Parts: sequence; C-alpha cells; structure tokens
Amino acid sequence: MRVKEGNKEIDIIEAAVKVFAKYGYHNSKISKIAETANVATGSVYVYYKNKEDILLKIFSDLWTKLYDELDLIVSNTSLSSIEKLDAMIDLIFDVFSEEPSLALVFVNEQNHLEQSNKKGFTNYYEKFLDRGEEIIKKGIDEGLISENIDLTIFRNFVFGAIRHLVHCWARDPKTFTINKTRMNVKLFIKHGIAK
Amino acid sequence: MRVKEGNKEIDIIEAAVKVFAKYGYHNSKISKIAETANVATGSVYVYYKNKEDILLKIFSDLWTKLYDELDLIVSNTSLSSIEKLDAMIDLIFDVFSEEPSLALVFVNEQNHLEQSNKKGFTNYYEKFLDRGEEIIKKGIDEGLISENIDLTIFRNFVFGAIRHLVHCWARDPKTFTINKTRMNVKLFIKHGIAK
DNA sequence: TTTATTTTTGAATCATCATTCAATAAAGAC
DNA sequence: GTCTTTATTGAATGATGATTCAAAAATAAA
Repeated sequence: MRVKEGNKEIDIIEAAVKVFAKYGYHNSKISKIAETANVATGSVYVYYKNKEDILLKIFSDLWTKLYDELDLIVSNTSLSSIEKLDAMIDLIFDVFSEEPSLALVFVNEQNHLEQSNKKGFTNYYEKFLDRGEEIIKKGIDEGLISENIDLTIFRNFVFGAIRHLVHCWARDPKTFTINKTRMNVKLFIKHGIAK
Repeated sequence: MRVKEGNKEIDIIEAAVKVFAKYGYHNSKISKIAETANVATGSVYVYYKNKEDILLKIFSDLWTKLYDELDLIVSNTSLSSIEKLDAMIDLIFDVFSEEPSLALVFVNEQNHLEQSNKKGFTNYYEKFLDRGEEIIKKGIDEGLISENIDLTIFRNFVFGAIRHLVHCWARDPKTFTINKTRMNVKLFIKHGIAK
C-alpha cells in the first residue's frame, strides 16, 4: 500500500484560487494550477472531475462557510435586528479580507456557475440570502425598519453593492480600506445619504 | 466597384450581443455570431480585428451613450442635485430596459475588459462615474446630502447595487419589475431602510 | 526482500475554435 | 458586354489546452 503525502486535494484548491484570481477562470490552465500546487497535471484529475468542478468546490466551500456563520448571527438572541444587519456586513468583509484572491474569484466567476446552473452551490448561496432576509423581516416586525421596502429588491441591492466594493478593495486595497468601506456601507444601508 | 449591402458592421454587433448574452463571451463562437448576423464567418474579421475587439466595441458604444446622456442631466441647471441623482438612476434602468441582452453582457463581461485593461472603454466608464460623482459633491455643497460620506465608496456602492439589480431583472423580468426596482433603489440611496 | 496495492506522473491524445486567405460574387465604370 | 474594384465567402490552418492513461514510484504487508 501507499499512503497519500500531504493533502493534495486542498493544495489544488488553494492553488486554483490563486490562479483563477490572477488570470480569470477561462484563461487559467490546469497545468498552471498543478504547477502552483506542486503536483502533476494528471493529479488534478484524480481529485476533481474537471476544471469546472474545481470552481464549484471553491464556491460551495465559500457559501457553506458564510451560511454557517450567518446562522450563528441570526440565532443570537442578544442582538437587535439592526445589530444583526451590521454583523452580517462585518461577516462578509471579514471573510474576504483574509483572502483577497478568493474575493476576486468570488466576484469574477460566480456568474459562470449561475449560468451553467449548477446546484450544490446555488443552494447555499440562496439559503444565505434567505437567512439574511429574515433579519430584515424581523426588523420590520419590530418597527425598526421601514415597511415600504421590497425585500427581494433590497437583498439584491445590498448583495450587489457589497460584492462590487469587495472587488474594488481586492484590486486596490490601498484606496479602499476595509474598515472605512464597511462603516460607509452600514451608514448607507441604514440611513441613505440625504440630509 | 461593388457597394456594401446593408450594414454588416452593425448586424455583427447586434448578433454578438445576443450570442454573448446567451452563452457568455468565452463560450460564444465567432461562427455562431456570424450565423446570427446572416454573414459568413470571414466577414466578421473584415469588420473587427478579433473576438475581443467586438466586445470592446459593445462596451465603448454603451458607455459613450451613457456618458453623453448623463452629461445632459448634470448640466441641466433646472434640476436639484437630488433630482439629478434620480435622473441618473432612471437613465441606467432606461438604457437597459430596452435591451435585456445588453444588460446581461454588461454585467457578465465588463470584468474581462477591465482585466485585460483595455483603454478606450475604461476611459468612458471612469468618466461616467466621475460625472456622477459631481452630482453628489454639488449636493453636499448645497447641504442636501450628508457630508460624512466617502465619495469613492459611495459611487461604487451604487454602481454595484444597480449593476446587480439590472442583472436580476434581465434574467427574470417577471420578478423584478423595472419600475418597482428603480423606485426602491432611489429610496434606499436617499433614506436607507431604518425608521 | 518481494509482492500487492494505491498514488502520482506527464507526455500523448483529441477536440475545439479563432483566424486566415485564395477563390468567388457583385456592382459600377466604360 | 467587359473590366476593375471592392465585398463576401467558408473551407483549411494552426494553436491551444483540457483530459486521458499507461507507466513509474512509493508504501505497507508478507
């Protein structure tokens, strides 16, 4: 018998995140991912069915993690709805601030998967948004949030805004300080910009 | 001498928008674009240098149009800053509501061009955002808009939010009525959601 | 050691298009 | 009708890169 050395499965994913971030999914070669992971080209196919399967894994890991953390926030009874909303925003920025490459992949490639309509990741992504929506609903019930808003529109409004800002930050961390960005986002969402 | 029949240059662009929207840029074949435009494959290369050149033309046309229209709004002295802001939002939704395919291409492929860092379109895109930012600056000077906001963050916040909503609408026009969407967006931007 | 089993390898295969270009067609000038 | 010029064509070319697979290497058990 022979035993696996290290964990190539993880090495490949980490390499893929870097390579996808740098070149974009379609311009990334499997051979480059393999090289980055210190692994032979063929090994990639031992662990993943094909190129898209790698992207799928990246996203399902990401959304699983985000969902689980959001779940903790939503079920935390000691927070008000507004505080939960803030915590959700912090969560997203925190997850990406540790990994700029992942942020780039997240922003640039999510649409691909939505187009090829792979479930398994769409599930978690939708569930995440649904869970976030619960916060808003509760806030409306409690009279903290305006009842004139369309929830579906709102959640996509926020999602799009944050996604783009994460992108800006990942491309140019100097201009977009994470902290200033997240503070502004919280302000915009709660109070808008009008005086 | 022979004279051109119709306008293949435009036919190709219109076909490309449809094909890119349906399959995504990287999965779109030149032969499919040619077929859709009722033109031979080779003709595409008479009018455009290569595949990316077509995408570039689509985006530069789009941003040129958006910029020119925004310019009219900004220079309209009979509008307040807040009214200009609303008009800008209407502008974007109007441009895309006529062409769902263009909306999809806009959302899905803009990053490609930013990555390959083609000027000529980036110019207009940046100019558009700069011009929009002027509206906000003026609003702050006039005391209509809060002075505590970071302009760079704000403009990207709004851009990302609208882009994603346009995307949602283009994929599923039933769920996202243009009018309801634009009304909510104006509300969120000006007043946020807190009571 | 030797053998059996599992992992790893990377060169060869194969399919997929973007792009080219020699040939053809059309239109106006004469 | 013939000639010249320009537009159009689409099959052939060539490059690229995902995927495969037979061989090699590593380990544990015997």
